[in-house]
Amino acid sequence: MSDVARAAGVSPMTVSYTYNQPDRVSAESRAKVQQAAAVLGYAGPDPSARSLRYGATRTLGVVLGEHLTYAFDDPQAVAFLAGIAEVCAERGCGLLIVPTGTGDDDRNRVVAAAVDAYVVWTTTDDDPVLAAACGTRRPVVIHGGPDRDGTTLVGIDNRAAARAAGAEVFATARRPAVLSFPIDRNRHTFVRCGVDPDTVAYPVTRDRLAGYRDAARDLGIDWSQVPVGVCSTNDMAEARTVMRQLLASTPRLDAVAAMSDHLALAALREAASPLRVSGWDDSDIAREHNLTTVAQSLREQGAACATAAFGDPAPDHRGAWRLVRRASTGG
Amino acid sequence: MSDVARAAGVSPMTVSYTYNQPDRVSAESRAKVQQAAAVLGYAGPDPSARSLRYGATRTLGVVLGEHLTYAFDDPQAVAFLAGIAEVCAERGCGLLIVPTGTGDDDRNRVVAAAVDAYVVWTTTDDDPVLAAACGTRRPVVIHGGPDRDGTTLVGIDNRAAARAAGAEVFATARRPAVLSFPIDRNRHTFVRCGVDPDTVAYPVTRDRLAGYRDAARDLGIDWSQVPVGVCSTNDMAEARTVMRQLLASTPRLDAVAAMSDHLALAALREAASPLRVSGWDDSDIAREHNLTTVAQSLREQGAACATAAFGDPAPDHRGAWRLVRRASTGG
DNA sequence: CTGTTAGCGCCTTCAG
DNA sequence: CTGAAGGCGCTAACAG
Repeated sequence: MSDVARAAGVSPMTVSYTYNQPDRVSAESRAKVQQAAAVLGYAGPDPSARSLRYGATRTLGVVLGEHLTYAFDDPQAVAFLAGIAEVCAERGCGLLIVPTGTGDDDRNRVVAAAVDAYVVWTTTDDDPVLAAACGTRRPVVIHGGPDRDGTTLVGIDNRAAARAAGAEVFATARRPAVLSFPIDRNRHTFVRCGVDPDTVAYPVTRDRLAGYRDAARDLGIDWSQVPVGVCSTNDMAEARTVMRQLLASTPRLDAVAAMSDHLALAALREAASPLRVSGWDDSDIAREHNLTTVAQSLREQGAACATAAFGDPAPDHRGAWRLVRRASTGG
Repeated sequence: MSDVARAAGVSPMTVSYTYNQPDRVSAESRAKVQQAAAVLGYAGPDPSARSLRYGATRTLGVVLGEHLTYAFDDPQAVAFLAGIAEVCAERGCGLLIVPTGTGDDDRNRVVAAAVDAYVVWTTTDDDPVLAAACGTRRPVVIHGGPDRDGTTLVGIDNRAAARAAGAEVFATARRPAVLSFPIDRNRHTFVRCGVDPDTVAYPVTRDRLAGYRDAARDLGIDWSQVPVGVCSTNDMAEARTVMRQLLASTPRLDAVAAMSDHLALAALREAASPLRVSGWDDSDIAREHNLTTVAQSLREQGAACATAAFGDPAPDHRGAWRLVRRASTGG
């Protein structure tokens, strides 16, 4: 900038004004500055220097979970990101995706990112990346959970939603089961009866499991007898394997409450005899296969997270879900 | 940092070393610094100041087209982004999505973003946002096109691929047509015969159109008689409308070369009589509906763009496509 | 309308 | 192993 000032025969401040408050500069000086800038190939104030000076970056950081790469394979995560992007675009703020998935270095990356606030995709209570984000003293908004002191939580009431879905899918069931997301960061795949929600590290999964248990109890079903198939990812191929294990251990299985439409479809595909099934998210899959499901808008939740991260009041999404009843639970 | 230094009873440099070269500091000093930092809530060096000092941000900028929000609705764009994210994660670099879609301000946002290089999603030759990105003197990698001096281009040979697809889909056709992406930034929807590729602003669309024309000519088909249905977006509902117009103007339409699998499926859905159809991208849709299509990996192309943007040699993707022949062109 | 001064927070260089 | 000086590029505040 000082080079430009010299070449234009003005002071650095005049150059600065030319870019930031053009009205304050005479047309003559402005032209000289612009010409000098063009000659020297100066494209405007340096963003880093500007951020340093202003004490703000006008950029929102997003942490998309342990494996950034997987996030783009999950349509729900993409919808969530789209919601964030929408708000950032409106406000002219950047959207910085912090690279995670490499292990120990993730923490440092979160600390060292030039952002004003963080939106964190749902994770476990003990996620070190989350701790790092909170430790930076920047505002942190968490989607789904966990709910930490000093952070804002955005998401639906998963327990209530799961209870409603469970009431529907388990209504006439004698041998119900659950297809679940991972219960901890190890992401083991297994089948076990009566999984205690309190032992689950992911708050969203925990709440949904608790909701299904509520529903089972409401119907007089003994939760300790309900097999839970835990899948390591939201992947149909693996879910079908887990479903086969469920069917092997529980021959007359007649109802499956699944934590995603993908998992629900896997259950349907593997089922030999009639089976009541519920999914989650009301995705295209659910519509195409007439799945009963819990509808929610990840896009709106993403937008709410971004709005909250910028310090503005965001709508409460706790009640922003509804049960969509379709043929998969008897119409 | 100087506060921490004072509290710890050391010089600022010792604090700096503690974070950047811990080995260089005695365990004692390190402990004092860490404790003081904890007390004061100091989370480490300020990223902006660090960027200013180093002259680099370790962040890659991505411009996803005129409307950022639409990008997330396009599975191909998402795959592309996933490829970029993968490379960024490996290298520990941030991925900054620059908010566009607001009009005049887009240029400034591109100039003012704190990034070391840009990856730009395919656009028109005259896109001011592209000009802005190039004007910043940062390395620019463009996906698809246009091919500008001083930038790197990553993408397949669309003309050759379209020629191959056209040869297949038009092979036995008497009344062929094309379903195209927009030809300019106005994104008008219309049907016209023999659209001249040279008048098309989007290089990718231009090349594909030219390739279809090549194929038509190879088969002795008079291009000036071939109707081209131009859709404003990659949306099935609109494509069906355009397809109806094509059918209305060309009653015995018997072949459609489409620039995406979505558009191809729209053609199939509207067709009354047997119709040869080809799509583009080899997406799930193509597999599910047995569409002949041009396969390419947007994910790999995204990764290549990112690699090139970081200044490393990236694989040449010009030949990284193949025609997948399926039942939609007669098996 | 334009210029001067000062400092945002950090780290490279060079001296202890 | 630790410290002092200087400057990365910018702009708020205050003259002129």
